[in-house]
Amino acid sequence: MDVALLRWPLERDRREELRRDGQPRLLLVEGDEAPPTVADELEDWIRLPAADADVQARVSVLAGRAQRSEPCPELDSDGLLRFGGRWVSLPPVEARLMGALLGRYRAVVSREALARAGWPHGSPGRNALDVHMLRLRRRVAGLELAIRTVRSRGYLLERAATEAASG
Amino acid sequence: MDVALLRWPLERDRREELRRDGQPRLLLVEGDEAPPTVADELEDWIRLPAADADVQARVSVLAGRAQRSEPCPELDSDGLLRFGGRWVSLPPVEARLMGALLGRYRAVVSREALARAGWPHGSPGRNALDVHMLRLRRRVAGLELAIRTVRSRGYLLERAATEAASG
DNA sequence: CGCGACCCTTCACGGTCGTGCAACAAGCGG
DNA sequence: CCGCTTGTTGCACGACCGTGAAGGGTCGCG
Repeated sequence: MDVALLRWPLERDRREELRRDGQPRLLLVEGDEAPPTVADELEDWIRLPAADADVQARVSVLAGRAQRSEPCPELDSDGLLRFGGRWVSLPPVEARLMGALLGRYRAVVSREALARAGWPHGSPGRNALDVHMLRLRRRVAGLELAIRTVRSRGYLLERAATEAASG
Repeated sequence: MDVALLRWPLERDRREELRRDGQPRLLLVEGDEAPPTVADELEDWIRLPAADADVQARVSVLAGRAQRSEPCPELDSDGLLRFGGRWVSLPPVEARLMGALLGRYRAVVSREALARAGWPHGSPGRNALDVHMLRLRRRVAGLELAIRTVRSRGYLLERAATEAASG
């Protein structure tokens, strides 16, 4: 993932936008402006003028963190779903559904696949899946995760912040 | 926790020592030295000469991170549970239960495991564990620790402050 | 355009079962 | 006697999970 370079405080809005999207960013602080408060671990800043090597050093640290901090949420064997330092406990059916979603994180999982994952020994009525997806949705919202519907195709799991320009 | 300031590359050895101890540290890079490779998230650097405000900004970010990386409570052989400078005394059964919880700090411990830990020679009736967990809960609340229920799976111990999106 | 078929979301309900909690009783030491 | 620890009972509450039904989009067809 690329590290965004932007001028501070000129591009204040863009910084906010990048932060919401979880993008790593290096703020180039102009002249004698006060240094910004670092919003999260994917943000850093450097005062201009600065040597290229110095900028590169900070960029590569941010890139490394972004690489590491990206990985998908984790579901442990006790049904705890952990993400971003927080966690929720998932009841059995929802834990199995989440397992299927995590197996294809950020890609579409069909209803059939979800039904097989949730009820290995034959699924109940058709509505059961819908209702469980609703409940799962509400649970993972607290972790800033979102389950998106892909009409007539299935569902996918991703970070809540990123707003897909979907279709 | 204080953030250590040290000169780079002059105090190279001290930096290594601090890193091993998990102490936060800010490297002050002299003249035209190459910026160091950041060892972990508790390390940062700034090129001299630098404004006081700039140094302060980086120091406070490091201090914040250090605050967030947390220690684990300790239970000594006399049944004293220590955490965050305070302590409580635990009666025998509850001390054994706490031992099991500490063995898997922040992860789920099943009811069966707790029962075995609390009553090595066979457990009493069905509700004894529930009631003891209740009493343990109230004792450790004073240390800002919380025992969370994970329905149908067990219990886990964590800091009370961290508001998991729990359920 | 209206109409219906589909797909999906959301709510409300009831059955079942795990857990929280107050209260009580027994044992033990000071 | 009092206070602390421990075990027990009984009930209330809420989580979990399936079901039915209302409602809103979207699509194709006449």
